[in-house]
Amino acid sequence: VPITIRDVARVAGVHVSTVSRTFSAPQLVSRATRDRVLAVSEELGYRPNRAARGLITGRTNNLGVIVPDLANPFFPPLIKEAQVAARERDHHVFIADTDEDPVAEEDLVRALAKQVDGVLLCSPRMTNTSIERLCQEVPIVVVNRQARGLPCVLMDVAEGARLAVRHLCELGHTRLVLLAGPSGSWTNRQIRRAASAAARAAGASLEELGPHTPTTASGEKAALPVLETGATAVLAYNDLMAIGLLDGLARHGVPVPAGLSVVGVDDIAASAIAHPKLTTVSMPARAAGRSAVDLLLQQVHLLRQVDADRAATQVVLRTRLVVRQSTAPPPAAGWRPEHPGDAP
Amino acid sequence: VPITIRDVARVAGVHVSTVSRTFSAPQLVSRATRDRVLAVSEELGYRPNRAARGLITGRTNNLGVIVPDLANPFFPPLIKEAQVAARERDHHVFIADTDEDPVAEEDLVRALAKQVDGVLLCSPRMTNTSIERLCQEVPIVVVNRQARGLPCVLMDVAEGARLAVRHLCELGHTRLVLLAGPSGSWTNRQIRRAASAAARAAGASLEELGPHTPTTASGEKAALPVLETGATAVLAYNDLMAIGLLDGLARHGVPVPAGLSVVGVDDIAASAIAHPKLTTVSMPARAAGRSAVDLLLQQVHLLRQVDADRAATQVVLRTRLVVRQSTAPPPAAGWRPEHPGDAP
DNA sequence: ATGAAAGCGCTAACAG
DNA sequence: CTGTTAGCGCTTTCAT
Repeated sequence: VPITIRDVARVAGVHVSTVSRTFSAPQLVSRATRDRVLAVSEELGYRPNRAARGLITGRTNNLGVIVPDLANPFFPPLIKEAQVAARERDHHVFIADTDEDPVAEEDLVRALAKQVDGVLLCSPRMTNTSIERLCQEVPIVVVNRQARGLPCVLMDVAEGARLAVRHLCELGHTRLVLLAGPSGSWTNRQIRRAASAAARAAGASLEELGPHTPTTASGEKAALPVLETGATAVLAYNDLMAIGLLDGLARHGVPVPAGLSVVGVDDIAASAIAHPKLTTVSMPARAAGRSAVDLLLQQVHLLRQVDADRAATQVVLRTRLVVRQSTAPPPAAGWRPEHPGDAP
Repeated sequence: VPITIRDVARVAGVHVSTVSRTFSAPQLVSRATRDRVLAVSEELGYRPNRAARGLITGRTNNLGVIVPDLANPFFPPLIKEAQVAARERDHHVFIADTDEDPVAEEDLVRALAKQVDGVLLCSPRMTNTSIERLCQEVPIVVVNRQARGLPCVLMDVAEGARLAVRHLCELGHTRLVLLAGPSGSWTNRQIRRAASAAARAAGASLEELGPHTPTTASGEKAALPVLETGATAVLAYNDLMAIGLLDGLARHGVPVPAGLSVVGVDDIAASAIAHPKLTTVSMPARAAGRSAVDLLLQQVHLLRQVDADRAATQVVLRTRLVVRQSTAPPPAAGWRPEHPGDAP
């Protein structure tokens, strides 16, 4: 039996609107009545129904976060930080995973839309037209992509890719391969562009393999194709693929970094305990989660106030290269893995 | 400008209740009007407001899932499967992470309670009294814990622990150590009880170290204490700790499995690519997610029907031991790591 | 400072 | 089959 505002009012001997005020505008009610109402509420176990409140105020104090794959360890830290940022501003966060399905995604956002004040969208694969449809129904902030006019949080992965390629070239590598991620991904495009420019500038070649789904499985399967290119260093779209590649290379008897250098992108927790520990471009996922919430809440409030302009609409976060143990100078000329392809 | 049922009614030239019926009981409206209403809705971009509907029906068609730590890779597969199971039954899933804070947790559930039809609670650390308070406000299914009368989904980790210990003893180990997890955890209690019984039965000793927070960091820090026990095999509360331990042991120059055998619990994805690949008790996380949703939906519907009895109230899922490369016979008697504690 | 009344978007009897 | 009438739990004018 859910207790409503009316039960409280009756027991406390006041009108419902007084009870309402006690919770949503306490300064408008006298200390005496307020205390009484609070006491009764406590005693009865009254909990305001946020949905009902939202119906009338138009605000739910909930935020939605949409990710393509919860099982990708890149997202949880971002989500968690978004959650604490939201909580600091008295908002709750509903997370939803789209299972990499851009179609389900649009419906999901819509289903969420009416129950949240805004949506934080991490969805590299959703089409721009989908997003433009959606942002008419609910305030949206996108992460790591750009859509016309939409506020976004970007991580400067181009800079990271540049640093990675430069690092590799300084070690003496001249033949690089890029293990590409999903073709629609903004991050993938950034990496590709920056990496090939940096390679060109350093006089190195950069061959591209892909696209791939960004999982350890694709990384592992890519081991042989990578070896066949004859390159001495690999830049992978993300750490998951890089770690899978490490595994595949080990299976083929190729030592990393002695036989081949590998660098990833993201700096997920697993990278620091991979074998060898992975050199990678560190992405500020937590900062991104927090910035995205800031931007989103800013948007939400602008709808209520009327000064819609002069609001940050794009935040770009710095990335950096974390050099660990998966990169080294290329093997001496003529070196070849002893028995490439020997193992299962 | 949100389109309401009233806008549609006006344009379609029908009464609001007809529009309402078109969406919630289509068979009650003639094909002709239904088509017209649908067309107008489409044209206007009308989206039913689920919150408003929920206010009156008492059902939101949303489910909540609460986990202590999204960044623990054990949970995402469970959540994802829960999500697809829910979606098959026309429900959406809101996920929330409590950041291992049992206090925030109770409030979180309450905040969620009014916006969902039921909550799937994975919270080893919440107190039973909290849970008993909560389950009066919203239907709850708990995972991997037992609370009086509450439906639950359990994974038979006791059986897994038994198999693990037996495996170790058959390899010849006689001195085992249990790297315990959080003290309040049901899973931890199950493992402890089953492991020590199995050890006793096999004539082996089992020393316990802990409690620990279930992270790679605690696993890593536990390396030295583990070595100091003089045991030859370790059973860790979960894979995260086991993998951390692997890392700590490597730092101390102790080879696994030659110098020490390690087995984990959970069988997270990382275990299959750890070095060495981890022997572990495989937990049916996905099955648990699905079963939990089944149970929850069953609960929810029982509230509406009156035959509240004869409903499964406890599902126990089988676990199994996955033997990989982190277990082997103990080192020859008298063997000691050459320079324990040498590395940083 | 408090009460009265209207209404958020929608559904659920009940008529017709 | 469709319209009428209430009202879900709450906030918000507007009076008083």
